[in-house]
Amino acid sequence: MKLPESAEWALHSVTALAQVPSEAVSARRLAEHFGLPAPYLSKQLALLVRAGVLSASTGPRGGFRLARSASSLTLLDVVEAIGGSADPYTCHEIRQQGRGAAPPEECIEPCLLAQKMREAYLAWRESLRAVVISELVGSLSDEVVARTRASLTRTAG
Amino acid sequence: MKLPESAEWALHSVTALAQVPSEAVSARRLAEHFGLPAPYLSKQLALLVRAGVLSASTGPRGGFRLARSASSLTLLDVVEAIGGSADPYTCHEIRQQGRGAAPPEECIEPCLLAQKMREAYLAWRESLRAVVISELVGSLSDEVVARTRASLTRTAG
DNA sequence: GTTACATTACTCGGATAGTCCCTGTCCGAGTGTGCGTGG
DNA sequence: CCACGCACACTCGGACAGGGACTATCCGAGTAATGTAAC
Repeated sequence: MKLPESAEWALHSVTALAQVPSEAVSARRLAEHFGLPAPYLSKQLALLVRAGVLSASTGPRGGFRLARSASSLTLLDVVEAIGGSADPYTCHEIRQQGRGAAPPEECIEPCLLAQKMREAYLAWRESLRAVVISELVGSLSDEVVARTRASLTRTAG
Repeated sequence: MKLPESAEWALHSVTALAQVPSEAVSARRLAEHFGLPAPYLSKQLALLVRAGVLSASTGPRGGFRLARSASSLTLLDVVEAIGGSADPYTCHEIRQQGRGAAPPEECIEPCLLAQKMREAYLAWRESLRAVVISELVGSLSDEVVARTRASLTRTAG
């Protein structure tokens, strides 16, 4: 089980944008801030826009900013936007295949294994949903926030 | 985030073997029972042996059986054996890279994002650890268990 | 009847190709800004 | 001084190759049961 590395980029980008609510930040500037390849980061940010986490604006002084308040965004929103939201376990109903196939009337409700795996997945989701971006940013020291703003703000390029 | 399809095979195989404690079941017979490709299933069963979940015996009347009692095996043991145990989120310390790099003295403890993602992962693990194989098998109807035994037992091939 | 042994058939385990998703890259369409010009 | 229009430079969004993991497959080494033959 593996989450794409871009999930880390998306999470850091969102928390960084939450520290700069005044102006939009371009993908290129974010990439320079984190030392990441700009074009691929753009693709991930586009996914966040499509999911309603970020809003994009084109042209000069354009870029990305939070589409909603940081207090209404959770880690789950970001992970879902990247595509890591699918249940890692998918039941292929192999109990209905092969020599030991179960008759369909026994398979009305999902098999126990799928149920238990899904419960674990839901526990993971709820744990992520409990973390709000604003709380995360609020626990950062002023020094860290100041450095982030200095690196991302257009005037201090 | 995706768990390999072989995880499903491993989980079903372990629960099936837990229903046939009397004799060893070969990979070929398990594959026929579930309608799966036998060679690849063998590879997954070998992983379970290496992890100490199953024990293998060669030669005629050989095959696989549980290495420990079904009451001491959990879903987490099986998933770990397949290789789905790694934390899906890996922190690459991008906070120390790029223009906004944080000085090393600020990075003694892992970043908040990695901590929160790890907490969610641990919640997932604990949810899987709480499911014991023997309980799962015990909740099956006698009819289902009888069919499984009939399909896997050597005498009724 | 018992025992030792060679045969035999069956088992697992590791080494070998094919396919899909993630990573990384590029270029084109669209737009808000800023400046120059005219009134 | 102000309004207007234009050129510009900057932005995002989608289309195009490369690599690694999962899926699928094959064959060889090893072993326990078994039938046989000798004692």
